[in-house]
Amino acid sequence: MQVSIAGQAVEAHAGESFGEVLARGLSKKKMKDVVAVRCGDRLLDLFKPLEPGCDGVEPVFADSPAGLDVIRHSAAHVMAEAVKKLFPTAKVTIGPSVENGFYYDFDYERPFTPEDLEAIEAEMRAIVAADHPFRCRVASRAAAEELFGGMGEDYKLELIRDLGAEQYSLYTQGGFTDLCRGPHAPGTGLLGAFKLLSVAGAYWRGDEKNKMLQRIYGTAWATEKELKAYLHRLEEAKRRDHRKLGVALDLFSFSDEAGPGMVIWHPKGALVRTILEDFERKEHLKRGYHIVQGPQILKQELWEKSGHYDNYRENMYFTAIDETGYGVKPMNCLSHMLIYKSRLRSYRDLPLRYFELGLVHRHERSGVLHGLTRVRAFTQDDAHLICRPDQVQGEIIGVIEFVRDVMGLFGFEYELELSTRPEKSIGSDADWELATTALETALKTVGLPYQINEGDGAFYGPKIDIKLKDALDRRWQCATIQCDFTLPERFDLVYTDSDGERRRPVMLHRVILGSIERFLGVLIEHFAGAFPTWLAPVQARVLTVTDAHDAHAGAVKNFLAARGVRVEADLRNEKLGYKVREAQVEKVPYVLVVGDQEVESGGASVRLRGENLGSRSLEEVAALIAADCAEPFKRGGMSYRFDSCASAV
RNA sequence: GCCAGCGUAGCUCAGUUGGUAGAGCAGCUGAUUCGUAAUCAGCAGGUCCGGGGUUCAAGUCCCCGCGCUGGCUCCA
Repeated sequence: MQVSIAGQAVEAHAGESFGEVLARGLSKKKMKDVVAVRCGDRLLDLFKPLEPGCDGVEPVFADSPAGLDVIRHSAAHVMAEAVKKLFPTAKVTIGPSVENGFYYDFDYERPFTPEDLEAIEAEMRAIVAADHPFRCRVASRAAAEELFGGMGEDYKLELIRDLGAEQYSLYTQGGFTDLCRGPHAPGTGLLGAFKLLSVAGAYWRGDEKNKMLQRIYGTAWATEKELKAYLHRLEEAKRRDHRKLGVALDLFSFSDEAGPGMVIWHPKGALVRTILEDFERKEHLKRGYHIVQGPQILKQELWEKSGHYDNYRENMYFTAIDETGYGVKPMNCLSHMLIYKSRLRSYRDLPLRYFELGLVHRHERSGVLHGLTRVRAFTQDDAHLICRPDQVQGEIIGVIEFVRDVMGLFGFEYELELSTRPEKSIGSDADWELATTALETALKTVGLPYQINEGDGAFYGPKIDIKLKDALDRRWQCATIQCDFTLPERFDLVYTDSDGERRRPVMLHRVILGSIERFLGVLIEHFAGAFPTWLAPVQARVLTVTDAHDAHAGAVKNFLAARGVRVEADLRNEKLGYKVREAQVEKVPYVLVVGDQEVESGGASVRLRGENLGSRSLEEVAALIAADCAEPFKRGGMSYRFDSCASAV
């Protein structure tokens, strides 16, 4: 019979494996990098015998996404083998591949130590060096139960019981056999580029009611070079850590005395925030939003009415005033609804877009707090769009375009995800259908690619999540657009339609940056602390060579400040090199040196982020900075007025 | 909240088998007047996270809190 390999016809004989056939169509060198084969949409082992139905076969190379998956999964098996060898009483559970690597969960009587990890890794290297082949066999349910039961592998028995199938595939390499769907690499010798990273706790089957297991994480790549690159990326992420940079750049701090998850903004950080918030206010007004503001605490009764008291109570802070219960707001929607209800609304009034930079408090579980990206008090750039059903789609398009513009401004790539109805949800089928269609049609209209997350919507409506990708290709959930069927119902929101009938409006919750805190945390890491000039707390610093130049430095500072530049002067009696270094470390974009020559010429010597641009007139410097500030806005077709938050003259 | 690790000066970190706390940077004072990433000297700086315990003696060992870090679960 004939098999097509990557479009090329190759003769195959009955009983041959995929690998054997493939070897005739590929060079020896290429063949070494093949870890599995793709047949249709199935991935199969190289060592499996050719299947009659498979007449078109594609090799899966180690460095392809699917190939990496196979390598990582196989590495997990090798790790389990090593652990069982070193710690025979450890019980194995599951061990899949994940983004960038793999893990395996074990149940063992004592915690694994870093020394254990080293020993496990060394054992793994020995297994890799021995290059044991992976083999697969199919066992009946009874045989599988007998095998794992005999080994005391209770977790595997539970998996078999829950899967409830009649047959199970078992993969063996060396002396280790695991219940597994496969496929696997042809041999352990292919798994050279790996490293174990950490041990962490993880609940059996992800349920916190279950026993906590020990999860060992590792990373694995097709080549040593890629492994190095990944480890380097981890280092780079550490270097950019916003928690470190926040202290180094004096932007913000956390204090035990204030409480965990409570950000304290220092002058420079608060200034960056303010600039960002000013930008948001302007953009929202431009797009037809109304800026509103509600109180920080609202009566408990109101939270009961909204359903937050029943569904979100554990995450809320409560207080009492004159024996009346109050809840600190975890969301901004309630006062926005009260504004809507403050008078009768006509169909002509809609859509109404209420925007609030709303400070919310959420009592997040202590273990989830993380720098600025997960806090207990944060400000959302929150808006609620209340509109007629026929306006939903247009509103969603408007929001997606808003997100697109803002992400472009910061140079973020992003991914869109549409989340549909979850099992536990409220609202009629018709409502869900309408809203989900509106979201999807809007996505199609804007023409951006998106993924569908089946069943991942909120219980009160479908949503679009936007995940931005930062400079290190990490994904962050920031913007989200959510349809809501409950609140208009519960608060009996209505408008009078053109025919005089009272109708129910649709409500959309949406954020663009998500939370100012998280977004700034992401921005700090994205830019490694070096904010674009329009956002930099200090845009320019004037440095004197000696105190003979103080007067000119003052003049330079005043000249720029009067033109809206956030500028300061460093007149300290220090060597120029020292002051340059300090400005550079503090990521001040423009360093303006003044010495005898500049006093003479009346200008300044410009150093932009480490690059010496030479001597310029003050007009040139001001124009340079202004253009630098406006550049990201121009790129996205947005306007920028260069006078936001200038320093005092 | 759960599992594990960690907590020493503003920051980064030393601190032997338990014997009474140290460096660099930053700060202050003085000298130095200097051209694009660190001038020199001196001074000051500590509830060794908090509270109990063991001990003649605890930064060090034990227990209980609190906080942080990495995960799990949850999420902007």
